[in-house]
Amino acid sequence: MKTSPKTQSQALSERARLLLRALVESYVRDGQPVGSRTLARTAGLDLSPASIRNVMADLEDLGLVSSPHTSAGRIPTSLGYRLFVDSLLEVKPLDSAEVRTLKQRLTPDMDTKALVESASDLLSAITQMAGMVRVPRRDHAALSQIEFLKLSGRQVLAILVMNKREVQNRILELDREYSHAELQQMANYLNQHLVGRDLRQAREQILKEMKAVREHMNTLMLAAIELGEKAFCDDEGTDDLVFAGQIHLMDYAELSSVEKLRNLFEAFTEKRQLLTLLDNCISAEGVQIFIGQESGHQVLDDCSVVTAPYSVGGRIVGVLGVIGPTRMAYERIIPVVDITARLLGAALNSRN
Amino acid sequence: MKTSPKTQSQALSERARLLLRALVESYVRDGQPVGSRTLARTAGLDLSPASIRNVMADLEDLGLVSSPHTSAGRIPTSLGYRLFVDSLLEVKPLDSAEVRTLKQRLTPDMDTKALVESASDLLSAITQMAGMVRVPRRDHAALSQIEFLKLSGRQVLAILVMNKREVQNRILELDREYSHAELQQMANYLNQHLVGRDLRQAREQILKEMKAVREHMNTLMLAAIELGEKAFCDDEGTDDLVFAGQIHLMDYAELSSVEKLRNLFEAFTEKRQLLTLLDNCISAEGVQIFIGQESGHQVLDDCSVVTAPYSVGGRIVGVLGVIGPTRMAYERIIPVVDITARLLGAALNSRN
DNA sequence: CCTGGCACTCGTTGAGTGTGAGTGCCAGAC
DNA sequence: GTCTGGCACTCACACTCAACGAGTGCCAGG
Repeated sequence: MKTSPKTQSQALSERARLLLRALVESYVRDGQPVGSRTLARTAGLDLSPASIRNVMADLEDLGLVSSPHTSAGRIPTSLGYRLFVDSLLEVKPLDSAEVRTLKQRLTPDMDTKALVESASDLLSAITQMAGMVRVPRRDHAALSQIEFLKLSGRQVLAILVMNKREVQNRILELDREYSHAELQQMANYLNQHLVGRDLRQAREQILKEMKAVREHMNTLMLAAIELGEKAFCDDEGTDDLVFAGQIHLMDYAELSSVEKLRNLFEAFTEKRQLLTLLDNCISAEGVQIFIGQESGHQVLDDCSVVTAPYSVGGRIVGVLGVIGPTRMAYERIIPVVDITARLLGAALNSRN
Repeated sequence: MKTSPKTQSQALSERARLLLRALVESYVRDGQPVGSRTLARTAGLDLSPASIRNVMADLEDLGLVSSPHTSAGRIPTSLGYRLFVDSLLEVKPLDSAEVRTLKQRLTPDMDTKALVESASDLLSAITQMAGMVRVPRRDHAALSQIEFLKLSGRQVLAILVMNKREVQNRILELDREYSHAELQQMANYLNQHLVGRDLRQAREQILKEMKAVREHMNTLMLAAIELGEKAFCDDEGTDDLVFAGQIHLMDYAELSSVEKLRNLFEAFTEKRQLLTLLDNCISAEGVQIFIGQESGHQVLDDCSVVTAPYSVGGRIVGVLGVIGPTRMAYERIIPVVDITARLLGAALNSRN
């Protein structure tokens, strides 16, 4: 591998950086491999195409660009995009009209489901790519009320109110029939002991009490505890992922083989792969970007994923993001995802 | 247009019918235009290709088949499929293994949402096409219980239990704060007067009472009525449509232009067109089939839709169906849709 | 170190050609 | 009359071939 000693030693010359940047910008705009002539015109460097060709050869040796075939221009590789995103890109501030729409559509008076769906819709509408939102984790939501309602026979409806607003229902099958009064008493008992705690804490508390007081307590309280345990245990529904605008992906030439689209849409229905990808982002704070193969999932080889976590009360509760072709306008997408995450968090937060 | 006088007068000769049937079957199986030679071999009619060509010319004049170009075989037109479906097709009884799966996956212990999703999944899995289910109308569901739960300040959570099993929540914003006791009283009043009626009847009843007793009634009852009115009014969520297995449509050659797929998937996210189509089927009883343009929606020009309504307690509450290419194995699909509708209805019915 | 020039590569386009599947029609057989 | 073999014809598809053009790599001279 012969590379000029220069590029090897001092990483990348200023000129090379400028050209790479111009190349990425041009390719992202037009979707066509970029030749030395075009680059000479657009980069503003006053160099001849021939000189530019030399630099391009270096960039190619470094694995930052590649040519689809001998007589085509160059296109950025994943590595090239990565370098561009990490150190060449200038993030554009978001269009104020877009910020306005975002604020209008993410207001505290909406319920969680509506907010999540709206965020997903907005992401896809603004970016013209697929938007997705990991629904907020509920295990830190504070229990504000618990009630039991007798249905028929041994069936009881448990109603959990979280954060004073969100309601969850669970139908429980009990070991015997309880009267209205008994259920009322049990609810009172649980409310006294658990209100204000989050679901996890509530469960722990319940388990503790179960052990501690098993003997010197009347059976009704014991039943109440068991009932609470049942009501809290099943945590389903919380690990869901909401998509919007997958159709947009059909409009990008680089994805438009039916084969690729099929795999992508399969991933959207499967959800599993994308869930694990997003769940890895929940720890890292701020915008994260996966370019091409970086995501580690084959389906996404031709795609980039831009994500950002959102938080309520300073605690990260979910992640959102967009999926599009690697050839995307990162400088525009990044702030969109960033702001959307902030606004979604804010809306969720200021609802209490 | 010269057509042999015979075919004109007696509609369609037995021979022509046999050949059309063989042609449709062969085309559905292989997806290739069918030539006279193949037809001579498969139709079991002991005729030479030349004779068959004569019949085919007649069929083409009648608009039942057409050739994509001069030197290709014939393929059925929508009209051809229509004739086939109406009078040539022999419905296959459903594979017993499939019936078993259907029964196992549509059991009365599932809640409405799970049943609907399961039915949709099953339709798509068995047919290898897209399945859809119109969620059951709720306006005939009998109200079994209504409760109010005080949240914070003027916010009240209304809980409606329908059919002893299904739970609906609504958060209401009231004009003033009510005490627990007051809410309890109001709930009692409403329960006394409304339990057993369906939502529509309940609303009517409420409106009647509002007029009748406005004066000689204590204000609390009046408030209760108003509260009930609020709780019943918003009927959202009920006109929804659940899809499954849209991906399968990507596997059919006749739909595999990205353009067509895009339009189809747009219709799936839009839902509106399909909703109107399905809502038209809710009156007709039994399996309905829309072949190609018959649906009246351009997106579905290359598709056929097979639907069947399902009912609970003898009353039709929804419609389900599949979407696939016009070239589908109708004799197999029709019973699948039919049985699935029956089993879904049965499962919903025997839950009480 | 830059640049003009030149040979070269390779995808794309369009024209030309052969092949095969299938047709329509006609004349003769049953 | 009805059926059928035969024949000329059509047309999509695959293939080849040449021209074209965009772009490259490399070299020699400023």
